[in-house]
Amino acid sequence: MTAIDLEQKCIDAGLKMTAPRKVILDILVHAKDHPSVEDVYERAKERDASISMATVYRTLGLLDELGLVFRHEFSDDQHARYEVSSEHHHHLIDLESGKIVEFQSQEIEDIKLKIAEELGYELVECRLELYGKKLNAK
Amino acid sequence: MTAIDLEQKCIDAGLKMTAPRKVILDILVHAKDHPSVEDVYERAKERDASISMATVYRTLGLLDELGLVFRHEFSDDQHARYEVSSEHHHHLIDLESGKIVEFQSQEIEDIKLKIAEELGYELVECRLELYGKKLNAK
DNA sequence: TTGACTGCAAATGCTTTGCACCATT
DNA sequence: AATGGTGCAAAGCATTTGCAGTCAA
Repeated sequence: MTAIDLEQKCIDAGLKMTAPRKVILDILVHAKDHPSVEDVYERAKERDASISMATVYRTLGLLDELGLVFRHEFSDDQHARYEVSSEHHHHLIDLESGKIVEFQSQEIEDIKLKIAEELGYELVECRLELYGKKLNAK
Repeated sequence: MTAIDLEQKCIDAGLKMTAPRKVILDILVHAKDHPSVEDVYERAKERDASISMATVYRTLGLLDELGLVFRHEFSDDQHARYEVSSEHHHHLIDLESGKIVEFQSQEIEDIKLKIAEELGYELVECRLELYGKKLNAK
């Protein structure tokens, strides 16, 4: 997903494409990590010092509502972390370094659907996070 | 697990068994839901009006550190929710009623261990939450 | 006795909001 | 022109903490 794609989705959703939003969208699309609101704010200020924290919060909130970003709250730290919605995946958090590894698993997808159905529910969403320590770290 | 069991675990861990703690432990053991700090506080006040919110926070924090309770942060609401640690299980949250259904699955346990190992990690902890809507609600 | 525990109130820290001004459409 | 967006500062809220008094061991 490019920044242009994301901008278009926002426009389609009825949002005005302002300068602060363009900066924030670009930061999100290019982030290789899972930045916190504070992180996004710091990066945004480098490009436009006038951008305020409030705008970052409001923009991330809107994007989350629209489903264009995912908001994570890893039990690791206190801060919410964001990433642009793309292919469905889950996270493994390295308890020592805080590093986040993404993974997918068709097996998990199948089982969670099955479990929800067995319980009498239609699965709408799901959160799976693994927390671990690196093996034979040498 | 009875309140006595839990009290003993706290004593073994070196905690002093005070009146406020006894009340809180009893509330947790008998809770059939997943009470928030506020919930525990409200229930505690019914038995001893002098118990303070700070003590509830401190006690739940200690119990969490000792691994005697689990702290959950469902994406549903803002409040942390607690439950006494017992058999390992996961949760399905009813998006409409907020009801929480517990479930276990050996398949999930096997797969998550396998995934962690494949990624080069020793699994220490894991969070799996399903969010759904009740099927054919009639 | 004494270190741990408690209630209280103040302090924190992340997030939200009211408001007046400004920019996109 | 109209509506939605922005920065700023103040307000909110869940949670934490300093402190002096209290209590379990």
